[in-house]
Amino acid sequence: MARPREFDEQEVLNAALERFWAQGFDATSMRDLIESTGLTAASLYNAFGDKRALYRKSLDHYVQRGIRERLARCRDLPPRQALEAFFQDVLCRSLEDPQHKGCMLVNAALDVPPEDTELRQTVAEVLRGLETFLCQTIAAGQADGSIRAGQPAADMARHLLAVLTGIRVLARVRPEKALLEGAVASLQDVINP
Amino acid sequence: MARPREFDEQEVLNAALERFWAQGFDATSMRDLIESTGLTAASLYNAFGDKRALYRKSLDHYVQRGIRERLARCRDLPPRQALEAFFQDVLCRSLEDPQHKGCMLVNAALDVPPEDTELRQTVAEVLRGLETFLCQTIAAGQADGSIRAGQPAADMARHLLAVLTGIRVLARVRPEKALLEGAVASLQDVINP
DNA sequence: CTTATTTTAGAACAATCGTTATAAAATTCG
DNA sequence: CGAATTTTATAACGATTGTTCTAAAATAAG
Repeated sequence: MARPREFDEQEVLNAALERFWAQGFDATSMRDLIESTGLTAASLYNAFGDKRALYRKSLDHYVQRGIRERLARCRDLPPRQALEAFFQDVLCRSLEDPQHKGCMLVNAALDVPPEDTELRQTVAEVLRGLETFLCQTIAAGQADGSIRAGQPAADMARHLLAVLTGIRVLARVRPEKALLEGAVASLQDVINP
Repeated sequence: MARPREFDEQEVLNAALERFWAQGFDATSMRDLIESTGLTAASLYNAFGDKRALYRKSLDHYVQRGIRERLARCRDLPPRQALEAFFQDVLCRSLEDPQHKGCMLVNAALDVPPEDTELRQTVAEVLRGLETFLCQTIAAGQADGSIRAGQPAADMARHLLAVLTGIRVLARVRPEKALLEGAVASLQDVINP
């Protein structure tokens, strides 16, 4: 019927994602996105809608690529190792981050304007997903004795979620090895049986 | 010599702070600040410099009023109570926050453009101040036996700093009592002797 | 080939951005 | 009072914002 697209939707989303990730929503202009994606304003609007919609789709893409897949990989490990691998991974990502972009999801949590309920719900849901992953892993570890059972798994998961989030924020301003490793080292007292 | 100012510098800073706090740097326009402070563009530029300078002074004002004074109040308590009061306070502030503004310092950590080294250093230094407060308090508690000595005080302080930061971020997107209280509840396993 | 439909390219839009120029109003010192 | 000086108020500046319009290019179906 009509002329086919010259671009790959996923690649464009990746390019937009990278720019939003590095600069945040407000600081990224439509012209930045045009430059990064290589296509024109009309094409962007035609394919993705307005700026906010493009941001949302970029964030979804990031969550899928950068979080969901990682969780899936951890689920194959025994609970204790899953937790350790997970936090080791957070450490690596935070330290090998020359631009100090941090985690796009955590950035989004503060980047979102308070009145944008929809986007906030999206971020909240992903965080809830992380929390239930942690909770299930902890509960499994408590069942097999590899993780301390002094506290309810739900509370421990919330604690770990806070540590995870905090590290991602701290790393943006103070990307110091000692700081980040110290923050997770004391986790031993929480999870050791 | 000349006409005196019609405004109180501190009050203006408070008004600007409130706006920056609620909306962030980028999303706050000079016209917003004119509206909130009640004075004109020329007066603002004359008294405080450009927008970034005004933001920095607002943040300094916030740190002085909202953090330094609180730390000073905690220093008078015995170490264990100081920590508990501190985190209880964080919980209160996060839950009694109808606008979900969070902590302006934490917001600033992600709000700051990555190239603005100066402002980033400022934020980093305040965070370092928090860390040394926590570290000294923990060390004192370890000395008098009220706080567990299993981990070095420095690492525990880093852990607590991450929890603190994380809570402030989580509260903006998920201001749920159970989540925030659960995150601090598991701190017992870290600090209990 | 023609027609229909969609994507392109690039200019153009009004609105808003941070900032400054201009001149009137207000005060202290001589 | 008059001179000097600073703060006010208002309007305006060019630049950039997100978004859309116009027309040319390109393909699939008839």
